[in-house]
Amino acid sequence: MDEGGNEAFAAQDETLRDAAFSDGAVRRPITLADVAREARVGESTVSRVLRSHGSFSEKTRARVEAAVSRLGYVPNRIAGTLASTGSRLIGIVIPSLTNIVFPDLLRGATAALEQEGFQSVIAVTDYDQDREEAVVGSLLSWRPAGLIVTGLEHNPGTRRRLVASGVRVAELLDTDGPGLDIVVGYSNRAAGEASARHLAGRGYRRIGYIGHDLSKDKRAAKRYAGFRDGLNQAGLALAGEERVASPSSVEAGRHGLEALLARVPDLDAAYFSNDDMALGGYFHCLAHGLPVPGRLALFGYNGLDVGRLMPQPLATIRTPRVEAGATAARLLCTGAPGTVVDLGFELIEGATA
Amino acid sequence: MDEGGNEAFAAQDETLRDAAFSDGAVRRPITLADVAREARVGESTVSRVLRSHGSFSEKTRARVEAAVSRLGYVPNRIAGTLASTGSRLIGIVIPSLTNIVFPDLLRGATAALEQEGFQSVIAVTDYDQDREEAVVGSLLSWRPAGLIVTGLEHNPGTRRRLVASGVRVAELLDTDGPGLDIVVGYSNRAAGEASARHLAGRGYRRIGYIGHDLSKDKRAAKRYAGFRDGLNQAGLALAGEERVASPSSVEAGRHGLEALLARVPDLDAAYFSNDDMALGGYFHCLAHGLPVPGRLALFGYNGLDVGRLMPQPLATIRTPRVEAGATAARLLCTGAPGTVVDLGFELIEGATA
DNA sequence: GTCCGGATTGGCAGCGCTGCCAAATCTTGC
DNA sequence: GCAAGATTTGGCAGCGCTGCCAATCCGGAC
Repeated sequence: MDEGGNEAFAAQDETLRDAAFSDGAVRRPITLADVAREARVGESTVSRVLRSHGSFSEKTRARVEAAVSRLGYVPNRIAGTLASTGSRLIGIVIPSLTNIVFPDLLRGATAALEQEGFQSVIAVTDYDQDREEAVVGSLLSWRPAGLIVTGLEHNPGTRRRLVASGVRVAELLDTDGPGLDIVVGYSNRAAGEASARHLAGRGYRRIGYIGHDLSKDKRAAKRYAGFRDGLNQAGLALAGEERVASPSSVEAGRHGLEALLARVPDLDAAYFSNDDMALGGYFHCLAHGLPVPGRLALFGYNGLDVGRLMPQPLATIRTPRVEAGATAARLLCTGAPGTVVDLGFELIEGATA
Repeated sequence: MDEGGNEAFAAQDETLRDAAFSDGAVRRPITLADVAREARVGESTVSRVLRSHGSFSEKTRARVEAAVSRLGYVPNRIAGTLASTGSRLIGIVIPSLTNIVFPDLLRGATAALEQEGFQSVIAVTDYDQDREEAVVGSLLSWRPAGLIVTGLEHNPGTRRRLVASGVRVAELLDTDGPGLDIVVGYSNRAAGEASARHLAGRGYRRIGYIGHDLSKDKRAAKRYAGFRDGLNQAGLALAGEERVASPSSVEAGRHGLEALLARVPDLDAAYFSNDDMALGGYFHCLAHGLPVPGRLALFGYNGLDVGRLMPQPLATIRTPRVEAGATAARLLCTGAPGTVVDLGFELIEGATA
């Protein structure tokens, strides 16, 4: 059923656009020199006033501002950046926009950057290290003041470019390994271990893992490794696992749990690579009348809002993603080189385990 | 319970960074002139080779590329943009990063833009038209080749800036009204109406609305208006409504439905301002043992994946958000002025209504 | 009235690249 | 072998702004 779907191309009302040209003049973009002429001051004076930098009289300020608004002048930051030393751009490289955790990170970072007067340029890698190398190169060509990247694992080429460029780099959402400069995040390994300890401590013994493609998502792989270690420390082993060959999603979680239960029917707990997956698992249990956590316990990762609002709140680990973005942004602007900030995580007991 | 949360600041291994300076030379950034000297050709020749623009011999190409890789040259797009006429930047203005629909839009747009060789700069307005005006000004100072904004409603100041700048503008996710230039989306009014027709057609008579703050979210307000019209056309009126004074969320949906049912206990269907809200409503029903749709039917908007995977698939309207982003991006690069594309929407019957 | 120091202002050389044009080099046909 | 044309190449003037420096102005001290 497809409604409202008529492909319609039509010329729009041009009144507004015409109005912009109503003076009949040729639309040469307005430059700082135009403003200077209009205000009868020098170019550098206009520049000083607009940036509130250096000294100028109140009278001059008023004249310049009047000229600016009369002409509708918009400064050209391209030219400004080229002329001055550093840009006010920060590049942000994230693996995906499909999972809400990365928009969360962006949200924290852009809000903090805006406060400091920076603009963010984003690029998405689709969890592909070769694409990461390419987008890092592309971002560096804008001569950013800093770069925020996700994770600690990068191609040799990416590392070389980052280091050679000399720009500040912040690596996010992982502290399990050495970083290039600033590192802000939490230990994914420890999160996996904590999850295992929690489930083992609750008395679950037949624990399975449902995950997505771990070859590209290094942080999920670290949680998985930590989880197995945690089970071993408790004298347990994974009772079974299912890796869905796709990015994480509610669907992958639902089908993954179904597949795993078919192979390992006596599972008593399921650890998911994240909350989306766990929500899918929960839906499977609801749909098939499997009591949670009586018949099967569920445990996620990320602490998304949705988990808190399920009929039974999801047992999970809350990660400070927005804070990580904001912290990284601030440190890029002001922090000492080599600063590492472990923001930690919080285990939420919920009611599904 | 807070683990792994030790705030740790430590100097990182500096080996890599030092390596970059191991030649002992002062790190003056490498410019195109350096490459030209190294390759023993003119600057314009290097420029032509790097942009594959104009003609040059195979031998020259090889020489230049060897010099580039020997020196590790990264072109400076700031300078390139200033020197050439147009930039390869597109500004994207979205109201929020909290709701997955906007990352979806970004995803479509950035993917398409990358193909065309453009980079995107994003800005977030928090659904505030004054902030929109500010971020539009800020984006325009980067002299973008085009701007993607959300919705058709803007401050007079925003409209003036957009028009005066002369950049191409695409307005997204709404076709209910006149646009400035390119418009890509679907009719929110029609979506609301279709939802009402569907519920009425299914025999529901006591239909309520659960929404969020509509004063800022103009598209949700249009759906609401369309929904009321649709009910009227079917000879019905809204049996009650609940507006949660917060952005849309699962939580708002859950609490909103609870509040509405307390006031209007004989409701037989609930229309939510979007799927997140509807999911919250579904969770409320599950938690309180209300049969869906027997006791209460639920209807959402957006067609998120999660709705499809609920034990009973959510009745909703699927909107082509990723496609809208991609289409807008392509039209900005190549489309005729004033192009309006209505991508339509799809009503998904699901099992909750 | 003159001088001094600080506040204010303007001029201009770049920032690194591209676009234009003219110069140099290579082809081709006869 | 040579001219006409095509291909390849280099020089250089900006793009619009900022940073530096010198010039100018002002008020108060002498």
